[in-house]
Amino acid sequence: MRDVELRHLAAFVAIAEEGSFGRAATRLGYTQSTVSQQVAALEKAVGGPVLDRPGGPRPARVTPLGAVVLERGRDLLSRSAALGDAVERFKAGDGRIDIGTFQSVSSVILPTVIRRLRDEHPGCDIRLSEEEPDTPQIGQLDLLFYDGRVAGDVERVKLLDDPYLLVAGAGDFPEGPVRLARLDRAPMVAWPLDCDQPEMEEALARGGAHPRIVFRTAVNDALLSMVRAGLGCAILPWLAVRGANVETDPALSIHELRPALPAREIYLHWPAGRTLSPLATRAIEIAVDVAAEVGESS
Amino acid sequence: MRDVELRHLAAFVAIAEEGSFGRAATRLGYTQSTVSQQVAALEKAVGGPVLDRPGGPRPARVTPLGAVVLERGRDLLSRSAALGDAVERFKAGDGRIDIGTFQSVSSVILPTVIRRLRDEHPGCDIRLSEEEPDTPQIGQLDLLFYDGRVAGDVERVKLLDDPYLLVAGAGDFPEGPVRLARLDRAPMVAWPLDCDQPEMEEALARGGAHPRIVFRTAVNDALLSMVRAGLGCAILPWLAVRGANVETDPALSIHELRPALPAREIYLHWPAGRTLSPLATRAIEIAVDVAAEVGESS
DNA sequence: ACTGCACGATCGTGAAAAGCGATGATTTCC
DNA sequence: GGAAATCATCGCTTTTCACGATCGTGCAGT
Repeated sequence: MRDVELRHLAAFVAIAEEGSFGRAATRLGYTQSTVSQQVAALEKAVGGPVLDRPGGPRPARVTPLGAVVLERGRDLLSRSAALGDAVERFKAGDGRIDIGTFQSVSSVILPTVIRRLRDEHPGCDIRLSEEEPDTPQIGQLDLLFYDGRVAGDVERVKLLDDPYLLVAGAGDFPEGPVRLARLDRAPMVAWPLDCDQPEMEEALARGGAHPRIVFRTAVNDALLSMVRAGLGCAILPWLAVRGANVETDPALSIHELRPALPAREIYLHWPAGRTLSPLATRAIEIAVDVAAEVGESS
Repeated sequence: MRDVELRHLAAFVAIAEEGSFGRAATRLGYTQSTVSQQVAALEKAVGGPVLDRPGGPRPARVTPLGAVVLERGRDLLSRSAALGDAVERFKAGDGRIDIGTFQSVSSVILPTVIRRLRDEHPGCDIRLSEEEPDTPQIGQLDLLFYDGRVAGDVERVKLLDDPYLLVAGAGDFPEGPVRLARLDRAPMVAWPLDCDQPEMEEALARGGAHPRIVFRTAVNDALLSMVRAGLGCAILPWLAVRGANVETDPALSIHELRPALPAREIYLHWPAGRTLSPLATRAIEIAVDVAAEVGESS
C-alpha cells in the first residue's frame, strides 16, 4: 500500500464524475489508455478495484472500496489545490511580515512604507512590534528599523543620515546656526539614555557643551511642549523635528549646530543568509525609496 | 506551478524536521542526492526556493515560501496517510454495510449473522432496514434477505428451504403428520396476504384445504397466542416456529403436513456485477454457514 | 443473428523521471 | 591549513509516463 499519486486520484475522481474513462481523459487532457493505466496504478496502490466496469456503454461505477478512496481523494485534491493557491498568493505578495521598530525611530518613514506596502498588497498581514531590549535583536522579525547598527547575523542598508538640530524657543537664539559652546551649562530637555542618546551627549561634550538636562522623556511632543514652556532647549534629530511639524510652530525656532554633531544613522536590518519573502523584499525597496524622498527634501 | 508530488513534500517535511538533507534521506530510506533532487523538483514546482542552505554543518532552514509549503504540505501528507488508514480499515472489514430484510424473514438467521459479523469486525457499521415495497428492490442495499426471488439485476444464493408446519393447540390433532384435507373449513390464523402467504394458501387449496382465516397479523407471537386461545390453528414456516420456541410450549403441538406444502425459500440477494465490500462478502459467507447450521438441526 | 458502436484493456515505443553512486564546491570547526 | 560535514551536480540504470494502435466485449439497431 505505497504511494498514491495525486494524478491517479485526479483521474479516478474525473471518472467517477464523468462515468467514463474516455470523457475523463478528455477532461484531463490525457488519452483514454493513459487514464486506464492511471486507474490500474491506483488500484495496485490501494490493493483492490475502485471501479466496476460493466462493459459496453454502461457507465463505470465506484466500488465500495472506491467510495472510500473517492471521499478521501477529493479531500486530498482540494488540499493540493489549496497549496497551489497559497503559494500563488504568497508569490503575489500576500502573507505575513513582521517589522520591528524602536523608540521614536522612523516616525516619519515607517508609516509611509506601510501605507505603500498595504496599497500594493491589500491582502498582506503587516505586524509591527516596538520592543526595547538592552541589545536589539532581529529575532523572528523579517525587518528591523534601528538608529544604528544591530549586532548579529544580519544584513543592513543605511536609509539616511539624520542630523541633529537644536530646537529652542523663538528668540532664544538669533536665527541661523548656533555654536556648540553656547549650549554649555544651558538647560535642556532630552531623550532617555537608551537609544542613540549617550553617543549624542558625548559628542556634545567633545564640542565643549555640557548642558544641564532638566527633563528626560522619549515622547517628542512632551519634549517640545517643555521647550515651548521655556524649560530649556532640545537637540533632536531632523526626522523627529519634521515629524512634529516644528517648522510651522511660531513659538519654536530651529537651528543647525556648529560644528555639527555626527548625524544619527537610520538603518534597516534583516536576517542574513536567508531568502526573504517577496513582501520583505518589496518593503526594503520601498523603505529605501521613501528614505531617499525624505532625504532630498531636507 | 506544476503538480507537486507527495513524495517531494515528504522529503521537504523530513528535511524541515531533521535540519539536514542527509538525515532526512536516512529517515526516508533514500540517498542524499535523491532527496536533494526531490527538493529541487519541489522548488521548481512551486517556483521558488523553500529551503536556505547555509552551507557547512549549519542546519537547513525553511524560507518564508517554504513555511507556506510546509504548513500545507504537512496537512496534505497527513490526509494521504488518512487515506491509507481508511483503505486499510476498509480492507480489514470495517466500513458500512446496508442490509435489507422483510417481514418476519430470518428472525432466526439474521440476528446470528449480525452477531458473528460484529464479533469479527467490531468497528463495522451495520445498518438494517425493514421495508415493504410492493416490489422488493435491492436499491442501495448491499445485501437483501427475502423469502423468494427478488427481481432486478441481482445475484442470489438460496440459504435454505423453510418448510411449512401446522401449529395447533395440544390435543387438537393426534401426534404426527396431519393430512391437508383435515384442514378444510378449519378455523385458522395466518399472515397477511403480502409476503409468501398467497402462494402458500393456493398450495393449501390445491391440496383440498380451504380453511377459514379468522385472523391475520404479521406478528408471530400474536398468531401463536391466538392458537393457544383456541381461535384456530396456524401454518407457519419452520423458521418462525423455531424462533418462537413453540417446541417447548405444552399448550401447542407441531405437525408436519401430508402432502407437504412447497417450502418457502429464503434467499440472500446482492447487486449483480458490482464488486462487493469485504464486509458484504463475509456476510454472505456467514449467512450461508448459519443457514446450513440451522438447516441441519431441523 | 449479424453488425455497428462505444468502452476499456493491453501492447509496443519513445521520452521523462526517479534513484543511485561518485565527485565537487563550500563552509565551519579544530 | 586541514578535517569534517553539508548540499549540488554528473553519469548511469531502472522505472514510470503518456501515447497511438489494436483487441475483446457487451449493448443496441437492423
